[in-house]
Amino acid sequence: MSSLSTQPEFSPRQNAVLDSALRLLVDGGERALTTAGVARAANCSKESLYKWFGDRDGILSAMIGYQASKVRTLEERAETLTVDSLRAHLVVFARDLLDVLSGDVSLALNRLAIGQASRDGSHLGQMLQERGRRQIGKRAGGLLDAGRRAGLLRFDNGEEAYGMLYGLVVTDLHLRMLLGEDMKLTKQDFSRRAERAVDAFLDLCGTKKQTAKP
Amino acid sequence: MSSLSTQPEFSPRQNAVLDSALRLLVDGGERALTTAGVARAANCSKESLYKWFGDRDGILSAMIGYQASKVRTLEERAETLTVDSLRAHLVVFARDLLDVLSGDVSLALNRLAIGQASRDGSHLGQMLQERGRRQIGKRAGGLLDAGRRAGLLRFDNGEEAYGMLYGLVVTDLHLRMLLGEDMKLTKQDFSRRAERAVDAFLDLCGTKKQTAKP
DNA sequence: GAAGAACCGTACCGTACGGTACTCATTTTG
DNA sequence: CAAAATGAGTACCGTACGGTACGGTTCTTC
Repeated sequence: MSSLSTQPEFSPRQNAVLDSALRLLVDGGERALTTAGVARAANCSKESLYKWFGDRDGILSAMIGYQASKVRTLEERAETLTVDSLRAHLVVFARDLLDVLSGDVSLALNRLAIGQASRDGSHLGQMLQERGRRQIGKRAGGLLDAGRRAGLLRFDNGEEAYGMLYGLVVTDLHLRMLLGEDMKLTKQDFSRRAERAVDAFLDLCGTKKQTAKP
Repeated sequence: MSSLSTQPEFSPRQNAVLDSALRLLVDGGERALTTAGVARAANCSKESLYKWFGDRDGILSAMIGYQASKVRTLEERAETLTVDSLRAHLVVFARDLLDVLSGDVSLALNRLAIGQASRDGSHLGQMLQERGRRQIGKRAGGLLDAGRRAGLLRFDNGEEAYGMLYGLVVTDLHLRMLLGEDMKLTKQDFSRRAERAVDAFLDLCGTKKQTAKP
């Protein structure tokens, strides 16, 4: 149905408009994201907005697609894994995951998509799921598979193992951030949180006893 | 600041109005929750709505408070815990947690509060957090503490242990449901999911080896 | 049973937004 | 250079919503 990787995306000018729109959304929430506001912030006319994106929903979809295209996940290179390097990679992944989920733009877009979820044909949630989680989940899946191939991890279902890791890392932090809870204190704790979550995950799915924890 | 347990709540008539409003919210999302719509659905006048609840935000707050008052968590009675009865209690708790989070009203209210999170003085998220999670977290905390006192669980920080349990049970299910993903299939799997999550949690924090898993 | 409060239904007002139409300047194209 | 296209800026329209005011009806209270 969709043209997938070869979709034409948008022109630089249109991307600049989408940047303005994202900025507007981050600063003021969905209520601030009016067509007139986007036009004013981007120094373009409303007519151009409708010509380029069709309607307001088209702008929202384009914003999600544009943002997703900006945060492409870097592919890990294959490497000979040891117990400690696997743990290190997992900690980096967990840390990155927390950073992504707590980012301004990510939170704003998730709030936007969630707000539209109860509408009829709102593919925004699906888009966000497809182009956000699926990407980062693929990165984790690769890492976990590599760990299993190296005999360092043991699990039946890769999806389930990833779910364990995700749950241990994120718990209910994402929801609390989406609800607007102040995370200034918690953010300083992300590294420790990532380490402890990975340690727990290795307790569950690791085959070798890791070096003693403090 | 707040009057806590002895707050006057609302009259039966007003609760009926709030029920209609919740119904409206569940069916049509926030856009359907207009003052005129609530008045029509509840067979009351807009003037009464403003008299009772102040303004639209007052209606939203009242809806959250009312819903929270309906799902009061039942207090577990103290009991001599064994390995198996602790596991059984934890599985029931996990199952209940999944059922609550996947409920229509819960999802609708969470979407509502998340949508308002980017507003200035939106205490809705805080309310939902305070009267929702805190309640169910207290139930889990009691259970975990009892398990520790019985020598069946080992953990330093109760909050952190609860976080582990929550993460293993819920993973990213809540977010996916909030984004509108179809959960017909997943819901049939809640019991198995609860069991496997509790087993993993006991692997992490349990002191005794549980009976063999299939 | 009369006085008064509570309340329903509706009409009304101001505002804000989505979307369209139009004018004029700038750029592109033959 | 002329013609065509592109796009900014603005004005405009219809609609929908939050909030208020008012007339009429039912319920309470003495």
